[in-house]
Amino acid sequence: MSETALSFTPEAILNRLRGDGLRITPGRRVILEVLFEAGKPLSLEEIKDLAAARGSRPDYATVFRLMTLLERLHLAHKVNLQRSCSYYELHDPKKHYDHIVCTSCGKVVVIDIPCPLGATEAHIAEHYGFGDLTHSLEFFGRCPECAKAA
Amino acid sequence: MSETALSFTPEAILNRLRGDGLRITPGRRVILEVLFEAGKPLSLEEIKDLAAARGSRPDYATVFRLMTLLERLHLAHKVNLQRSCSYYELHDPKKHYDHIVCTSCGKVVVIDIPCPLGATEAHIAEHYGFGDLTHSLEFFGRCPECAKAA
DNA sequence: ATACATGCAAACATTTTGCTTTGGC
DNA sequence: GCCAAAGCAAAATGTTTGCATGTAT
Repeated sequence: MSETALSFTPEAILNRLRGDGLRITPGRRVILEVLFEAGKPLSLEEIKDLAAARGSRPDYATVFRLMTLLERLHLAHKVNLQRSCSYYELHDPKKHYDHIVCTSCGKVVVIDIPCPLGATEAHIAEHYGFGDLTHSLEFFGRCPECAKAA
Repeated sequence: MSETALSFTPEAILNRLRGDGLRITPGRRVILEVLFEAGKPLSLEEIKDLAAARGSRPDYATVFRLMTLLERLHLAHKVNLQRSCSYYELHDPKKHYDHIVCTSCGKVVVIDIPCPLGATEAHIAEHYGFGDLTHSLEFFGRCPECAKAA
């Protein structure tokens, strides 16, 4: 498990880019580190600011283009947090990404559970005829801290 | 049960608004009919156009404000179809709304199955401490027609 | 040297607001 | 008549693109 986890690192992603004839730059390395260490979805603005805190100063468009590129390569994806902008996180093809969002403080937690929708996807394939299914699943509720405060 | 199903109609929603001191207008009635009969999520633009096709000509802002109002009253909600704008549908509190989106032609189907996430929500409450859970679930795949065409 | 990556600014799309007029009650 | 709703226009927000310059390979 830890070996699998370690194979999907910023360096590994950079190497994958190089394999496609794309380039490794210091700015890209920082952005990937930021995403990797955050462990939760980040907005383009947040990525930019966190990179800045590490001494890189990527333009917003640069962050946008890198995330768009990673998305196209299936190395990252957008997450719908029902806010006014998009959030992104790295996407290890071996992992499953569902989220819980606190409706009170906005905290986001990535849920680490086996996907509970296998049977449902089979049902959909059979009854609705849709194939090649993926899904996007977000839970919204009140986190323990906010529950206590209220 | 059929009474229950029929209780969530455009007229019923309008009456609910009146109960809150808000007003029933011909334009609102048309928009609600459009949403009710579509039976799938619509963008603000689509709502506006479909209303126009019925002789009403609501301003975009009018549609926006009505949908925002309905959202606040929990009579409608936004759906994330992973597109550049928001989609809305009426929300009968007695029903469950999950969706399948065709990644090829964009067709959207509302899935009519019992929610498969009850056990998961219990698990989340227990292991992550989040309460008052709701969720948003969309499936993406290829519809039968697009599969045939390919 | 050759592309790809970046920064900057501008264009775009969508959402949201302010204000005046209209119209439901 | 009072106050909410609608229409219109402008502002605000977030996303995307064009182009000149910088830089990895």
